[in-house]
Formats: sequence, C-alpha cells, structure tokens
Amino acid sequence: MTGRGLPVKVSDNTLYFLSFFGERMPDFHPVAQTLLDWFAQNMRPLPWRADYSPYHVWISEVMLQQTQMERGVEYFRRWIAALPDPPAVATAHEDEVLKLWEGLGYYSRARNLIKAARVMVRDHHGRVPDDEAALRALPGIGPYTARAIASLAFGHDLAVVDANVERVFSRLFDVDTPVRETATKRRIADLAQQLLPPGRARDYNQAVMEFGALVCRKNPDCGHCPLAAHCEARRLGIVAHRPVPGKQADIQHVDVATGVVRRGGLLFIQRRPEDGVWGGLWEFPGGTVEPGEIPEQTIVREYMEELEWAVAPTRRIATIRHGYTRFRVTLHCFELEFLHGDAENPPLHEATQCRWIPLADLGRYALPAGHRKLADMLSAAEGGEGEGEGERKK
DNA sequence: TAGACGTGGCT
DNA sequence: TAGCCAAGTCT
Repeated sequence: MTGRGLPVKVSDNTLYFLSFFGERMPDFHPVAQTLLDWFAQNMRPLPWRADYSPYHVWISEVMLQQTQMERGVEYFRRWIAALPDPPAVATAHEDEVLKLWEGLGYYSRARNLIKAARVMVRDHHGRVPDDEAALRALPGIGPYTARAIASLAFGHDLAVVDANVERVFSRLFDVDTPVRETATKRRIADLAQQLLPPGRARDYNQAVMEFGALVCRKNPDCGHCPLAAHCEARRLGIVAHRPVPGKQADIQHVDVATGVVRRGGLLFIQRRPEDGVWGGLWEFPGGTVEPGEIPEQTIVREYMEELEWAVAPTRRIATIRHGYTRFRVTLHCFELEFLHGDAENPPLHEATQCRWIPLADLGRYALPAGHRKLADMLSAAEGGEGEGEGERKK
C-alpha cells in the first residue's frame, strides 16, 4: 500500500515497516491509511474544524445528532455568536436557547446543553471536561458524543460509532447481522477501534464518517471508492444489503387542528410543558382530530379542554402538512373568535405559560415547524413584517 | 430494549 | 406522493 519498505510486524493496529535508515517507522492498516489520505483530500471546510476547541466540538456534535451536516452549519455559527462559551450557555434563558435551536428538532438536545453547561461551570471550571467518563456523565452526551469530543478535541485514541461508521464497516467486513442489535454494534465498535491509527483519532474518526457521508452512502458511489478492493460486500455483490436494517417503525397519519385567537390586535400563544414533544416551545393551542370529528369541532373542544374558553372558528387559514418522528401531520389551521372565558388568566391545562402578543413579536418565539409555517403565513398576510422564518433576535 | 423524540431533503 | 434517512440520547 505504501511502497515504503518491508512489513516486519503486525501489532495491534499498526504495521511496522523498515525505513531506508533501518528504523522502525509506524504505518497504519491499509484501510485506515487510505481513509486518512482520502480525508486529507476531500474533507469539507467546516467552522468547527478551524481549531477543534472543545466547546465548538461539543456544540457541533450535539447539533449534528440525527441531523445532516449542511443543515447544522448555519445554526452553529449563530449559536457560537450568541453563546461563545459554556458559562454563556449556563446562564442563558431557555427561551433564547430554544429560539437558537428552532427548526433543528429534538429540542431536548438544546435543553440538555444548558444542563450540561451548568455542570461544567459547577464541576469543571466552566470548561468541557477532557475525559470520556466525565463527558459521558453530562446530560445529552451519550457514547458517541463522549468519544467524539474526547478524540476530536482532546486527541484521545477512541473510535466513534455512528450511522456512517456502521454502514462503512458493515460493507467492508460484511457484517451480516442487524446493526440495531447490541452485539452488532459491539462488533463494529471493536473493528473501528482495532483499525484506529494511534495518535490520529481526530482525523481517522472524521475520515470514516465523512467517507460514509460522501462516498459510502446509502446509495454508494462504488465506482469512485478508494476502498473498493478491500470491500467484502462489494466482492460478494451485496453492497445494497449492508448494513442489515432493523425493524422500521411504521408511519402514522394524523389530523391536527390548531387555531389563532385575536383580541385587541394581539394574538394568543402558550408554552408547552418541558417534557414530551416540543418541550418548552410556544404554540397556538390545538390537538388531534378524534374519530368522528371534523377539525372545526376539534378546535372548539381543544380550546375548552386546554383553556376553558369558548371559541368559534370564523375562517380556515391554511392546511399545512409536515412530519415529526413517526407521524405525518395534516395541520388544519383556523382563525377563531373568542366568545367567553378568562382571557387574561386562563387555567393552563396543557401549558406552563401564556401570552397575548403582537403579530410582529411572533418571530421572537421558538415554535414547532408546523406552527412556524402558520405564523409566517399570518405575518405575510399582514404586509410582510416578520416574514420568512421569523425575525432573529438582534 | 424498544419506543419517543423533529425536521427537511432526497428518491 | 410516500418512504427513507441523518455526526444519537434517554427512559
């Protein structure tokens, strides 16, 4: 592979070659070396690759959980500009943090960043801790992220396993058991760790993931693959069947009704409970259309159940389709007339706070994606102020 | 351990 | 259009 002398020993992950001067020079497993070379030529420029500061690596890794890299970049820049270090996160208001996260999904990640930052301030001098165990103990940091931070930011020789790594090694070594199973995960973790070139964990881990994202994709680009000669799945002609998938949760279709109440030029929003879906985000009240109901009936029932308000739908604003986790949602949106109830201090049965706000202020609040679309339609209808994805906080 | 937890892009 | 999927974690 290297053309550099004779292999004299295979030890752990390292092949030793004799140099021209007779010294033992470390070289790496051909697969690892190929990945390192490929990465050096093909890595995408990313903001957190500028200096690999532990704080930047932590934020980027959490942002990228279950998220495509391109989508994370702009969120990352905005986050770092607003909250430059762990103490800033520790003292930030949750509403500000959720607004920075709006649209990324899995909002417990954002809430956990605050919790973890507070632990860093309390126990780690306001810094990201540098060992795997301490990282693993922080909220929102699991086995992947702990090893990613330890290797990328601190240079520890720890291999990471994410969906890319599972796909790449499943194909290279023809792993024929479902990747969801614990035993399979352990086998892939062992393979990744065995191939890790000592001292090169930062580049190696990113190389495998980047290679999985750009070449060894779900629909792989085997024609341009530098590892084709090493790939067992390719030799067997079963690349499309690796990795072996687990059971898929089936998609459920649901109809949801929501409605906007206006009163004296203000509109009503409420804040969702911390636990559960969209925890801590703001929304227009509403809920699932039950069997036998039409959406107009649902929204009347929901306002009575959630706020003990009587309302009447006056206009259908829009029908918005979006998805979340395993649901496909059709969101029926209504303009509502407030009939009676305690407008100023309603009992909150499905919320922790509520507010009457001007339409122009809607952009300051973190809303679920479906409600953000509705909010933007309302803003656009009223002359375009606060249009787009909502104004960002200055 | 399996299910909950979001979203937008791609096929 | 509908299904699949992405630098996972928590319970």
